[in-house]
Amino acid sequence: MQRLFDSAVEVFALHGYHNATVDDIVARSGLSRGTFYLYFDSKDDIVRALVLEVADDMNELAATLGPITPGTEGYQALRDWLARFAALYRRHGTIIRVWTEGEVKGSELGDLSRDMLGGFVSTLSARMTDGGGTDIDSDIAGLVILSMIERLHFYAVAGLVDATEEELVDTCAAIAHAALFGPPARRRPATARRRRGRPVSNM
Amino acid sequence: MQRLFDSAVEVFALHGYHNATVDDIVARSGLSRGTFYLYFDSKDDIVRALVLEVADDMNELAATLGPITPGTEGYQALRDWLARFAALYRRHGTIIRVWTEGEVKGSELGDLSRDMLGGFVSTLSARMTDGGGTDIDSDIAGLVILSMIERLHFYAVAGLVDATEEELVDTCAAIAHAALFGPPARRRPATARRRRGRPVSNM
Amino acid sequence: MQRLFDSAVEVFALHGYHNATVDDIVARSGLSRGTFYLYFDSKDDIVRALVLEVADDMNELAATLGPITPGTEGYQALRDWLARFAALYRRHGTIIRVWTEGEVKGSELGDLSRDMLGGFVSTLSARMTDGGGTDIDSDIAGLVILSMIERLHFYAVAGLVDATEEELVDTCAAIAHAALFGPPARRRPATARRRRGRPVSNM
Amino acid sequence: MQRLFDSAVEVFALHGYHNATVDDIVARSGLSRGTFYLYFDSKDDIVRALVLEVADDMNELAATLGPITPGTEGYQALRDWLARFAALYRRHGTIIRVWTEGEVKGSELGDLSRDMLGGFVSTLSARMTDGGGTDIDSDIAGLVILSMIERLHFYAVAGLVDATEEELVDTCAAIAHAALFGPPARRRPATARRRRGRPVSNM
DNA sequence: GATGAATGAGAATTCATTCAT
DNA sequence: GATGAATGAATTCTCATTCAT
Repeated sequence: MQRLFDSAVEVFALHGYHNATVDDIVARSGLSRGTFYLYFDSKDDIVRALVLEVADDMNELAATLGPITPGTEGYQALRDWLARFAALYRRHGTIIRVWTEGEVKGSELGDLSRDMLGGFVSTLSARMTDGGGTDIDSDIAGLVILSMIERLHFYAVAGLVDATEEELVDTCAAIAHAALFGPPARRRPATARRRRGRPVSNM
Repeated sequence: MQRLFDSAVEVFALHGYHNATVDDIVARSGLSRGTFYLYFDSKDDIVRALVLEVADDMNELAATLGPITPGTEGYQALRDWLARFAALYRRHGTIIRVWTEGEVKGSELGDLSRDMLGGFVSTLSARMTDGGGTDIDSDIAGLVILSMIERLHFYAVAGLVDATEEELVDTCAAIAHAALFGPPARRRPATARRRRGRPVSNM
Repeated sequence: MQRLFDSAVEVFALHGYHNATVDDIVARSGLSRGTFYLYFDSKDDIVRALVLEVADDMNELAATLGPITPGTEGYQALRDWLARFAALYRRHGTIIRVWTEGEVKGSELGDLSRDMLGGFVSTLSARMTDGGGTDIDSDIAGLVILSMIERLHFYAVAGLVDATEEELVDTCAAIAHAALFGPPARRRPATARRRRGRPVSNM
Repeated sequence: MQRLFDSAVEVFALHGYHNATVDDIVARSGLSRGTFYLYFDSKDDIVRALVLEVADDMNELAATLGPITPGTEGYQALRDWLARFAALYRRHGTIIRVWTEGEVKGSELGDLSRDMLGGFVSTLSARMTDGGGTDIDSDIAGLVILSMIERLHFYAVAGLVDATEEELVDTCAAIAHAALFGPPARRRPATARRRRGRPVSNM
């Protein structure tokens, strides 16, 4: 069953959720079609399961974000958290995208995942105002953070952005922190031209 | 043919690109299946055409963004531009999402649309540094703007964010401007709890 | 209308009757779909017209075949007639094949063309026995002649046989004459390895 | 899968390759559309498979033809071989015709089947000269034999020739043998008017 | 627990034919 | 006489799902 989960994640990452077929999944898992339906009611069902799992991980992660404070250590804390987010995205990006897009036919998924997304975003937002840096509407602020890093990673994986993962994380942190407390007096930009680390990839 | 374009946009918005069928499109247009294939080679072909059209509009719009400067008028200029972006997104959100996701089977679209996306993002990025507000890597900065407003509107349309379009635009402008020049001394937040204008919808 | 006939012949030769579309024909003719149906009731109708025309030509040709006699002049007469047959086939091979295959849906064609084919074959057969060379059943003998030269040309056009038209005609004549009167004492074979004339083609 | 093969052969014989539909095949087989595509990629694919199978049979058969010698026993050997050919044609005529016509859309078939046809014809040709009866160009001679019996049976099946299978085989053998060694002194023709055996049919 | 042959509803696509202008 | 936009029935093909073994 774990083999089916793993294969599904890989296949979704490879072809996208909509283009992936049950056949692709079972072929990669080495199991049979029949076995797939032994564990899952439908194609949607396995996505649902994957999404809930990932949403759990995401919410757990959200809970570890403390109030975002001004100054270097505030910046660093934010950056570290974003790095953990990035790691999660790198492994589960496709599912996260299915989750955030919500374009699955069976609408139950839509509702449940929507709720979890709302929870995640609220947690994020709360931490942003907790630090006193802004009075921007919290839900929207949380969404902005989510969107920023989610999309950035998506484009990085797609090859549109030529940056290492560290660079992406630095940039996200810089932008978010600057939005709350203003740009630093004279910080060297995180994203120099030459790549210094491992490039972003989800495979 | 315009009728087919219009119907396609509506159907894609309604069901999403992947769940929409050629039958849905022709049924809504009042034309026949045969007529559809008179003008388009395939389902993918009409998306390709729509994406290119929208990408053109987007690039045209990008060209109208001046350098982003500090102070109230800089903020206002940015805000106005984002409002125009938002209007475009409201009408063509689904297509824009197909464009940015690039999950269409025929891969030609992928390459061409990827290039246009790159151009769009570059233009955006250039304007951000032109105003002197940042030395953040430009490509990434442009993507952040795109992602922020695209996602925000997506979630608004999906009903996850309870905000009017003006509120969304204000928030985006505030975050982007603050990221470049720091938060304003004491600006009243644009996005109070109660909605005051027309809620966001693309239908 | 002649333009439509010509285009049809060309298109049928190019794609074969079954794969040819009305669109192909009108595109090549420079006329419109509507005009096609002004002159012909259906796709089958134009084939029917073409077949009848060609069948007429073939029967006319059959009538010019005299009794096949032994000796050199008998051989020469047969050879000349086969050369005329070959010329006809070169121009109308595709239609002749449609005619002889009779695989057109509307069965009327089948019946009419079948009758004409019967007439053609009978004429041929009669000439073979007239010369006194055989008492082989006439209908079958006529068919053999028809098949021999028709197929040989077909394969030549298809590139399976590497021979000039003269070589094909010589070989057909030699085989047919030998079948009736026995092989010549010592005739040099008609089909040496090197090609000496224009290769067979129907375009 | 064998059921699909069988049904396909029957349907092709009944309607001809071009007019046969996948639905016809599955309806006759008692299986479903889906099952068809489980075993074959397309309609063309099953023809390809059938053609290759039949071409194999044909080449195997070709290998059993010994040198054609003069005299009664030479004639008899040829006649026996042609009878086996005829039996094969009776079962697989439609496929053989598809094979020799080569009018299938997917062009791969064209090349492969062309090669096999070439091999078949060469074998045939070699046997004709081996017996010393002729110095006619071998490839052409082989084609003539193939064409003769193929067409004769085709017309017999189509009802154009009123002859039993034995009569057809006798006539073919007589013509071919006479072409090589001259007509017999006084042989009673095999094909009298009244039919004495089972008429030709492929159903 | 596991299999994989079989299914069939549904989607995409083709093309001969019509008809208002 | 001529057009070509529009049609829709017929066909190919896909894939999630079932079920007997």
